[in-house]
This record gives sequence, structure tokens and C-alpha cells, in this order.
Amino acid sequence: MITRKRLLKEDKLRLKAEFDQVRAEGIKQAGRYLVAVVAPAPDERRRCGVICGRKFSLLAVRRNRARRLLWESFRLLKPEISVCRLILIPRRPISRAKRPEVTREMAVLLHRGGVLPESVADSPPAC
RNA sequence: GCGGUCGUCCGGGCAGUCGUCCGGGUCUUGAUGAUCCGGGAGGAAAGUCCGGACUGCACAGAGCGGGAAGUCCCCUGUCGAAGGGGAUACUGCGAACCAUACGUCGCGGGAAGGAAAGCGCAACAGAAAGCAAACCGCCGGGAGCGAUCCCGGUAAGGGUGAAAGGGUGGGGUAAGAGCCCACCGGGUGGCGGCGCAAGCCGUACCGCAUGGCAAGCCCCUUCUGCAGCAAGACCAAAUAGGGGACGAGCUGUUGCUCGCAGCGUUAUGAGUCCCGGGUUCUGGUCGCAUAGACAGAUGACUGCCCCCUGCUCCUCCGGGAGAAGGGACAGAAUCCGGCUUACAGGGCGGCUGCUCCC
RNA sequence: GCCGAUGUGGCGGAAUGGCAGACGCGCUACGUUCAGGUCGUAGUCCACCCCGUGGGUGAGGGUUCAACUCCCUCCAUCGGCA
Repeated sequence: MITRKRLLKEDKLRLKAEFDQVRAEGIKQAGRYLVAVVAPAPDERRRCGVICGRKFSLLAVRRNRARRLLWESFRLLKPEISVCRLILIPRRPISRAKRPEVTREMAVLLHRGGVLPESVADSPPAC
């Protein structure tokens, strides 16, 4: 079937209460480029949030770059992920990383968190 | 040909696939979803250093305080003094000249009203640092055998300092001194000339008198209410009218005062504080834009081309080929204008250095 | 986004426009001790071998005879807000 890799507004966590819920119930998986927090979803949707404040970098262009890398990687992996809620937090070295490296590491972390099959973690989608 | 510097402009291009934000159309739906079309970061979007628009503070009022501008002309904008260009006073460095003070030429700086309203400051050194004074010295007189001492005159010479009350030469004198004279410098007002003007040049007069610092306080002229889109407006939701203490004034607009407005004034008590409780997804819409959100839209991947770097290979020494790495500073958040700061590489123009050819 | 504050040796923190590094902590060396601590003495910004000289108060300009101090422009850090 045609599994379109789209990213909709309702796929994003927006409210502070939703972020608090994930951070309270979730389990952290830390990598070189990012930290992923995986939590069970109260509804039947895969939803994701990105935390990228001034603590990450004082330069707005670097924060935007990190946020785009995380959203794009999540978009590519989204059809394979089982129902859950996610929070993604960038780490400093992500500034010098290319997009496929970030996607590969995110797939590994999500597999470790139990929401992604191993086959996808071994060979993540390229585009 | 290779640089340097100043000004100015650009700051990767094309094609494909996937994706994202806003607006509109069509189909469908209870919300929505699907699809098509159009639009979607910068020269600095940055720093927030200035000026405005806009919004609120009852009226946007008065006084004090505070802040800002302050040589001249032109330009842009404005209610207004933000900003830019050019010029002038003044000033730093260098050069020629040179006895000194000045002055001349070249390159730069140039936030420049008032120090003959007032107050204040000047460490150390020095005799003396602001109504001039006299350490060494010079000169005259006196005392003493003498070394030297005393009295008086002087400010040319020495020394100190960032700064010591015009400079050079001559006359004059006991020695000296603008004491007098010549030239130079300076001064304010007068006259003449040039310039739109600041100002510059010349001339007559003045013997030279009150040195520096106002980016110390201050004075003068002129301008100036305060806050900022987290301004501000509306909607939704909730409401209690509880207990205790204090209590005559309290609240609102700017640092203060006045004025003004509202509430209250012996209490059935305005208001303040504490305890207890309710509501709120740190709610939504407008403000808000021919980009425009509120977990924050411009991206990812592929191919070709362009530029740079070093490597390997080929060469007819002009260059060519291959694979690799790199392509800056940086991301709108109410808007507009200016300033400042960051920035790989490139285009054009001016000035200029070196080298080669004719 | 808007508004505001601060910056001095390794650290905390003084300094009317007039010798910058007071004072405290830390560090180093020496003495005391069998050894360590305590205590005492000396040193402790940077450059040149010592002396001495020069440069230094976040950076760069300016005013002044003279600047940590006054003025301007940047940089960095830290606060506040419906």
C-alpha cells in the first residue's frame, strides 16, 4: 500500500500538560546526537514533540537546524513506529551531523525503546 | 599579470522526488480529509545604539527634577535637533626652512556655545601652580683680614614641571625688565576686500591685560509627559456573600509636588496583610501585514554545472583529466527609517605598489 | 520580543581623575615537626636571564598633563515581564 510519509499538525505535541505527561511516564534513550523519551499513548495516535530551547544553543539558526533534522527524521520513520508518544531532545554534536546519520541513530534509539522493529533499525529509509 | 586600498553591487545556479507554513478553488464530511493553483527570510532578518508609526495611561495639564542637541552650508526624513555629504576653526604626525615664537606644504583627527557669572580640580617635582612669586644666579650698598653674612634692586640666565604671565634683535641700565624701538605673534571692537556662511586676507589701534580643564559641578540657547505589541482590546470559563488582624483615608497617571478622576469617611467600614476556598489546557480571537507562526513554517535527498583547496596522472608547458573535501555570516516574530557589529567568495569603478611585453 | 544590570591577579572583593592591584581565601618556597596539620617568614598579573624597564582594570577609540574612574561604540555574562 502507499504509506505516505506526511507530517501533520496533530502529530505534534503542543500543550505543556502533554509534555509533562510524557516526561513523567516515559523512558529516556540517550544517543550521541539526541535523547528520545518514549511513553505510552492515551489515544490511538503516534505523537511527537521536540524540545529545543536556548539551553541547546544561543544562536537561532542552530536551533532551527536541529529542530528540522529531528522533525525530518521522525517524518521518515513515522509509518514504522507503533502507537506511542515521543519527545526528542537534540544534543550539541547534532550541529555537525548530516541527516541520514541522525535518522539512523533515532531508529536505533526507538528500537531500544520498543516502538520500532529491528529490520527498520538496521536499514532506515533513505528518503 | 599579481597584489593593496576605497566605494558600490551580488552573495551559488538548473532539474527531479519527498515534505512544510499561509491564502484561494473543487470534491467530500459531524469535526475533517483528498486534490489543484498562487505566495513563503536577510544584507545584515543580529545588537537594541538612535528616530518615528501604532497603543494605553480620565484631560495629556502645570512646576521642579531628569534627558537630549549645541561652528557653518547642503541633502534625506520629521511637529522636533535621528542620520548622511562637504567646508572651517582647532589639533596629532612628517617634511623643507631654522636663533626662537610663528608660519608654509603633505597625510590624518575634528561629540567645536560660555573659563573677562560663580564654585571646584591640578598628584609628584619645584622657591613659587593662579590677586603672581624669588631657590640658584646677576647688580648696588653695608659688616668682616677672610670664608661668608645682612639690607635692597631685578626677572635676562639656570633648575622643576604637562603647564612658570609672548618671541628675536637693538637701544637703555648699577644689573635688568614692552621700560622704549623694529620685525614676528596675540587681542577685541573699527574700516576695506573675498566667501551663501562658519571664516579667511589686509589695514589702523592696543604694550600685551583675565593660562588649562566644562566627555568636573554649573551657566546660556533650543527641544523634551511616561510606558512599551509580554503595549492594548474583546471572548470563553469561574465567582463566595467564609474566618482573623489592622484600619481613615485609599486607588489611578511619571522620579517628586500640585492639579484632576474614582471609592470611602465613626463604619451594615474603603483599603492592606494573613489563613481557607473557587476558576484558569501557563485557553481562544483581534492587534497582525500582497512571508508571517505561537513547541515556533523556507527543509531533506539525488543528478549536472559554477567557485576554492591540496593530491594523483597526462602534456605539444598554454593547459587538460580523475577521484576527494569545502562554499561564509547567519533565520523574520508589530511595522518603517538610520547607525553599529559579523561575513567564504565574486562582479564593476576610482586611486595606488611590484613585475613583464611593446 | 521588550526592558534593565554587571565586568579589576587563580577566586571573592577594595580603590576623590593622581604610585592600580588594598584586604581576605588559595597556591609556591623556606623554617618549626619523626611526619602531617597549625603557626611564622618570604613570594605570587605578563614580557626580556637577575636588576631595571615596558605593557596590563572585558575590547577599541576619545576628553585630560594624567583615566579602573568621565564620554562613545562593541563584546561577554546575569536578571525582570501576560
